Amino acid sequence: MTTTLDTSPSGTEAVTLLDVARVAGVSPSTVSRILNGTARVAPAKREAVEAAIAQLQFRPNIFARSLKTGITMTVGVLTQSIESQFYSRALKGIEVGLEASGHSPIIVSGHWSAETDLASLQLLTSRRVDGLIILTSNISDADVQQLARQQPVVITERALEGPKLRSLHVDQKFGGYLATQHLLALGHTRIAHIAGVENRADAQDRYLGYLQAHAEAGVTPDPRLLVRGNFTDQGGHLAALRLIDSGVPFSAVFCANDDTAQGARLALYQRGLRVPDDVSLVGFDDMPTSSFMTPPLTSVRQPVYEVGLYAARMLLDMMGYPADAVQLPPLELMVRETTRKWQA
Amino acid sequence: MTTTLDTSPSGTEAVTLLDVARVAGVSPSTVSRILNGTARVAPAKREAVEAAIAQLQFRPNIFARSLKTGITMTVGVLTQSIESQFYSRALKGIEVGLEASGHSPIIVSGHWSAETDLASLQLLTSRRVDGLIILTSNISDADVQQLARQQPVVITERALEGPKLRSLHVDQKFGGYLATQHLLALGHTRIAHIAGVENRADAQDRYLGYLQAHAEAGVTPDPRLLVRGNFTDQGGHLAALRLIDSGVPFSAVFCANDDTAQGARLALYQRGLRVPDDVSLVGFDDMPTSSFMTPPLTSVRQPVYEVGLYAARMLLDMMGYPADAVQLPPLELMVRETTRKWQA
DNA sequence: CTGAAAGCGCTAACAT
DNA sequence: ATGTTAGCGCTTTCAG
Repeated sequence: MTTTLDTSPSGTEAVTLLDVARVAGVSPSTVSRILNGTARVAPAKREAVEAAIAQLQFRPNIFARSLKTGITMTVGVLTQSIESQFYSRALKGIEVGLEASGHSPIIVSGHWSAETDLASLQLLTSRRVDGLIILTSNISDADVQQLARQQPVVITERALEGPKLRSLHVDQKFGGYLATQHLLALGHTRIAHIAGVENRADAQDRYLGYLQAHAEAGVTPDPRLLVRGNFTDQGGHLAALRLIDSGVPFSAVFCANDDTAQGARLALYQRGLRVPDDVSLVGFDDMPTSSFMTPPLTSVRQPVYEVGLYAARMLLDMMGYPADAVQLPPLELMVRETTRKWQA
Repeated sequence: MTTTLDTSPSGTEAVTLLDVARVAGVSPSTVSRILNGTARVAPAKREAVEAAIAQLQFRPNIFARSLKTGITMTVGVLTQSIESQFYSRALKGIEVGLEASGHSPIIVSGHWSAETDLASLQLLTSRRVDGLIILTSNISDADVQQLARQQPVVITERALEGPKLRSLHVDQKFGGYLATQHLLALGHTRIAHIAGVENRADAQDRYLGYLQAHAEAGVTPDPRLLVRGNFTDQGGHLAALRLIDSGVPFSAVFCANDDTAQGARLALYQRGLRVPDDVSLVGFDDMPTSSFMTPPLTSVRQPVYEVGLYAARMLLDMMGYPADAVQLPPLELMVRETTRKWQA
């Protein structure tokens, strides 16, 4: 099937539903009914209308419709940073999840700041979106709850529920546990951690998992092995440099995310430390490019795309397009080539 | 300054301009005039209206406005793939470029196919966007021209002009030239090229630059050194493997983009070839993460973000928000650590 | 400088 | 099953 752009005479717009009604010899309501499937109409009229629509190349004005119905067929999405692979994968999931329903996402990016996040959200609500998806923002629970009074919202990475509020959470602590436990099992006992952004729950949880794995294995992590990163390659690079240059010995690094791991990997290289021969490295997120790192990165796979997809579904569900309940796939450790057995 | 979400009684929406007029004791038209700065009004009334707006927390219904004015305050953006770092950077530029004007981008992604691109575009126009930005799509020039009759469009990576049509082009061939010339200058004579997607002008142009540099240097490239990639890390990986395993000798690889280079770098590693000791590697695009590759990648910097930014400005300009004419920064070779002198 | 009034294009009672 | 009609919330002549 070949789609073509109409080769209509020119940009002479403005054919309305009324025109269609006139040409088809029916009333406007009939046209409307056919358009929306609101009621049954006689086959003959239906055909006439469809012919008229085709002939006139009529396309309903969704603004007029929205004005009347109050439904905008848009959902707002707040993302932390449209530039990060992580969020754009989630965005993709949202796009796909929304596809069938005919809703369009309108995406704004906050900038890791509560102030601008709130402003972005305000832009979205001023556009009267039918629903809101908030990807891990900095705004307060109270504000989220407030927002959820105006329209359904789904938010990730925190547990918040309400009549028009759902949340989607994956167990970050478990991920941190998985990563660290893997390293421990390989015989590492001096495992450094490059943490994520301070005060972010996901960053904190991953660290907690690191602690838990240690506790279970009965090894006490050296506190000097904990350095702060910020979820970026740059931050990871700096942190790893600091760590190496501190002289505190370690044989493995668990990074708060893959970007951090990539930065750390470069730092190791620059200081002449081989991966995985001298140091084992594990990341978090398992971004698509991580399997193409050199060497391919061992990482905790997070179902980012699915989070987006399911967030969209949950939202649609609240908006009255019932969807099956969904279960997020669990976190999973993807063992690749940056980790190896250690004997001191 | 602290922004707060209103703590209004509840989700009792629906305060209209009429309510404001009533409370302020003026006519609706006066309120409208103040909202839009359409005419001068007496200071007293202005204050009364502003007070009423604040008190009622009035927010104009943009759908009603759009219905009346025909202006939707949205611009459509068609991107090839929202997941690629390349496009999301451009998207970011667009977002920033649009910011001040109050227009919101609505983004759809095509999928590297003419069919779906066209469908996505149709979604956009059915939303009656005020303008369109097309990032390098597969749709035909004729269709683009057709589209430009309905609303202003700016398109990247091809030269197309018209009353409501502008294009933004960066000289890809020159980029290919730059990369190859650098390698030649280092003494390499057996330079492989992992090309981009077939039939894409940018991929072709980069290859043409490769050829031109060779011609100028008086060296004839071995045709067996040209292998096809597809702009992805996976494609680059496969192509490089094929190249290495073919046994045809080479000392350098120019990759059609950074993703390809990342894949190639992994292949080299897997075959025991060191970068840059045994093989020099250069990429194209200079994505932010490329400077964190191990080792940091030499790459042709393309002003992707600026392309987005300027595209937005050009569009706004056509839409009647005059902007300064803009000049794209030129391509630039970022020499890092994957390239090195060669003596056979 | 300000108000009255007429719609923008569509949907949804309410009739028939 | 289909038509009539009254708006949705805003902007914008047109008077005054």
